[in-house]
Amino acid sequence: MSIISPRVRFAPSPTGYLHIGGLRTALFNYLFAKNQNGKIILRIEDTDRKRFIEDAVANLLKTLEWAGIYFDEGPEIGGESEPYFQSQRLEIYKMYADELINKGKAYYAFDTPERLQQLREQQQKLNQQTMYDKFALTLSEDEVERKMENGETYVVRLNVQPNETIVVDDLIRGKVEFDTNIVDDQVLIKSDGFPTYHLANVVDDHLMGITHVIRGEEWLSSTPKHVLLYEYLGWEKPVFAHLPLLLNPDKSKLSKRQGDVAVEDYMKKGYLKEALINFVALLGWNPGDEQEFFTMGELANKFSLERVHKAGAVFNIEKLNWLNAEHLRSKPNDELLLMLKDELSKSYYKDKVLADDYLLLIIEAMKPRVSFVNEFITKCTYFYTEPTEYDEHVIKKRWKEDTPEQLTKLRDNIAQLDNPVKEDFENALTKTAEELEIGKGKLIHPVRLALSGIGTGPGVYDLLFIIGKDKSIGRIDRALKIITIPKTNVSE
RNA sequence: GGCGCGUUCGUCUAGUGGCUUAGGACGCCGCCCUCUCAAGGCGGAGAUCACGGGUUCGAAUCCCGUACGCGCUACCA
Repeated sequence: MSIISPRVRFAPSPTGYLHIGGLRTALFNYLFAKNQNGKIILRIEDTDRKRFIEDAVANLLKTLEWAGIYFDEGPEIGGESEPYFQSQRLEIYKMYADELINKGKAYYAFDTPERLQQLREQQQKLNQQTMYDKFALTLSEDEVERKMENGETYVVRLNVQPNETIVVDDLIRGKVEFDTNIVDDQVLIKSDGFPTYHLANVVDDHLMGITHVIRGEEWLSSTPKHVLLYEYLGWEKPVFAHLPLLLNPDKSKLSKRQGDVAVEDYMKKGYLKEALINFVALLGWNPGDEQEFFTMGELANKFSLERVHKAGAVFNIEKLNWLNAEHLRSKPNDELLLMLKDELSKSYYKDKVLADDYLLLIIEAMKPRVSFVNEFITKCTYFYTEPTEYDEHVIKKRWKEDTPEQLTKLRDNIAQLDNPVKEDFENALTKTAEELEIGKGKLIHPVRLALSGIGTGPGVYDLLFIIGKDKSIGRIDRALKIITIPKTNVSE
C-alpha cells in the first residue's frame, strides 16, 4: 500500500494572456506538487465560446514556460487523462448531466433570458438572494418531452435540495458553512450544449484524479455547488484550498487600469522570471523564517499550504524591483553578458561592435548599480558612446577656474602610460595631484565628468581603464574644449 | 440587498494565551565605508495589533457584536 501522491491542476480559461493572479495560482499548485512529490496538470477551461480567443492557449503555454512552471500532463504534453481541453470533452459532461437527471439531481429548464432577468429583478427588490425558482420542475414529463421534440432550447440545472447545510472544509480557511436554501440551481449545461465551469471542473477533477483543488478565493462562494455535485455523483471530494486574492493599491481585486496585470507586461519591462516568481510566492505565503530571497528550488522545498495566509495582498512593485536587483546581482557575469547582448541588439547601439571582454568589464562595474538588465546600457551610455553634453550641476560644483590646467597635466601624464591597467591610471592621477600639490578629488571629479558627462557611476580608475587610454585622452581634450567655466565658479 | 471571506507599521508579513517594551523585509531617514553614485555594514522613524464588549490571573492570539474592505450573487471563468 502506498500513500496516494497528490495530483493538482492549474485550470485557466484562455483569455489571451496570463494574469499575474493566475501565475500565482499556477505557482502555488506547482510548488505544492513539487513539494509533495505529486503531479501537476494543465487543463484548459475553454467552455465559453463567446470568449474564444485565437492563440490564447499558445500564449498561455509560452508564458508559463517562461516562468519556469512545467506540467506533468496537459496540452502538447499529453497524459492519461486526455484531452485536456474542456471543449473536447463535451460528451463526457453530457453523460454525467444525464446521470444527474436520472437521479433527480438535475433537470431540464426552458426559461427565456427575459423571464430569468425579471425574476432576478423581483428578488432583488424583495432583498432576497437572486436564484432560480425551480419553475421547470412544475412541468410534467409530457410537457418536457413535447418541448424537447419541438426543439425548444433548454439548459440543464442542478436540483439543489433545500434545508441542508453544506460544510466546505477549506485547508486555508477552515470549515465554511452554507445553507442550501440560498444555493442557486446552477446551470450545468448551457443551451449551446457546453457545460458551465461548475459541472466541467467537478467532472474533470474527478476523472483526472485531482486530490487538491488550489484556486483563487473568488471560487469559495461557488464551492457548495461543487460539493453538492460530488455528493450527487457519489464521488469523493478533493481537498479545497482557496488562495487569498491579489489586490490593487486601493485593495480592490487586481485589475488593469491600476497597473499591469499580464505576466507578459512584466516580461517586457525586463523583470527576471526569478524575481517575479520569488515576489509572487511571497504574496500570501511565507516560509516561517526570515528568508526573503528564494530560487524556485528553494521555494519548492519549503512550500506548504499551511503557511498560506488568509488576507488579500497588495501587489507592491517596490519590493518586486528590489528582488529583481537581488536576483540580477546573484547571476554570474557570463549569464548577464548574454542578457546584455540581447538587450544591446534591441537598442540604439545595435550596430556597434563590442567585444565580450569589454561588456564584461561594464557588467562588473555596473552590477551593484543596476536593477534591470537594460540599465547596463541606460545608466552608463558613456561606455557605448562619447558624452555629448555635461551635467550642468556637476560642472558648477566640480569644474573650477584652475581645473583646465590641472586636467591638462593629468592628460599629459596619462599620455605617457604604456598599455596601462587600472593601477597605472591610479598612480598617474596620484602623481599628478602630488606634482600639483592638490587633493586627488580636484582631479577625480572633473575627470569623471569629462569621461562620462555625469557625476555618478563606478570609480574613476575603473572608468579610465574600461574606456581606455586613447579614448580617455580624447574625451578629456573634448571636455576641455567644450566646458566653459561658469562665472560663479571663478574664485573670489 | 443576500451570502461568504477578511482586518498586525505606507506595503509584504512573523505571531496559534505569558518568551512581545509586537519581530523581519521593501520603501523612507541618518551614520559608517568612500573619488561620486550604488552595493555593503550599522542605526532610526513607522502598528494604541479595525472598533466595542466579554472569557482568563493574563489576549494581537479564544468568544460575541459592530464597522470597514473584498469576493460571489450569469446559459463568464
